[in-house]
Amino acid sequence: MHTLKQVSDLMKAFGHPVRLQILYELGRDEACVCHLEAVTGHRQAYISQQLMRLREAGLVVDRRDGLNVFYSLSNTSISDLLHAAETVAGGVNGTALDVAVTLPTGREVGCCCPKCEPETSPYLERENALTGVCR
Amino acid sequence: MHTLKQVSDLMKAFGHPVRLQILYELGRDEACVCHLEAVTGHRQAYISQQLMRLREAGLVVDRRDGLNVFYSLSNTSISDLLHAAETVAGGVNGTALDVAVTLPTGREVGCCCPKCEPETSPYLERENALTGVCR
DNA sequence: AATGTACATTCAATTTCTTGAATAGAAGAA
DNA sequence: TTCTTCTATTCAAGAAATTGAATGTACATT
Repeated sequence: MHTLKQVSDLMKAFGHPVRLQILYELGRDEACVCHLEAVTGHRQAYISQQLMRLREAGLVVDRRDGLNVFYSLSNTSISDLLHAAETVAGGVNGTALDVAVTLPTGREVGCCCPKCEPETSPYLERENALTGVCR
Repeated sequence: MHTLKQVSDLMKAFGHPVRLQILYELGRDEACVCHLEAVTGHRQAYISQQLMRLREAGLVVDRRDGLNVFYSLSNTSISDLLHAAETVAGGVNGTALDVAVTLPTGREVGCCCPKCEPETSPYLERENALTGVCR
């Protein structure tokens, strides 16, 4: 009776499309906030809000590196849960593998963090910025 | 972007302790409403409300047998998802196997449906009613 | 110290979820 | 048909989640 609430609280954290997208992205590699900003197309404060929820649920951990804060999944079993959810969703509505196709599959979007653009300093001009997210 | 909403809607259906308990119970065997009433300790209308949500999410299917309506999981992969969720919840808060222990493990609670008490008709007196749920 | 960059937090308005109460519907027995 | 049993639905009030806007904080450069 106690753990039912624990599990349901966990599932609630997954029950949001943007949070799901963040978790999928982090399932591929750790990412800074500005990267998630670029990938999801949402404003920074909004992403930070969702990351706060994911942090409170214990699903992500953060690590600061200079100006950037890099987030990653707290546990590899989280990706297993996501995969199981896709299977159920596929079975429920019949579009079995459509989930994996539509979900983010490659890092075609990038930001100006040292991870995405290791050669540029934040204080140099960057005419090759991919998204314009970084200021 | 479309399927992210599908998966998150699915997870929302799991994000409720009573709905989770119902799904766990149905994971062991199909059950009528009055049985779920007995197991969860909630009123009939409340259980029907949660079953409606689960039905809309495509997680359960129903089958009428006389006065009783028996619900069951629409797919076996749903139990896999529940198990994956337990694993994540266990990893998150460190009480790994506590979930499975606390969750309903045996049918010590029964109701008056023909499945729980095959020998009694609904219209015969039943001094051996287990829970008093059935009227 | 002053400024700029990346990120976090708070607040409030809106929307959605939850849940108790009442009622309605379906099917069997008499 | 009438009554009983089991289940479904509707409604409304309260609780919680969502999200835009504004602001606050940490760190780096100069």
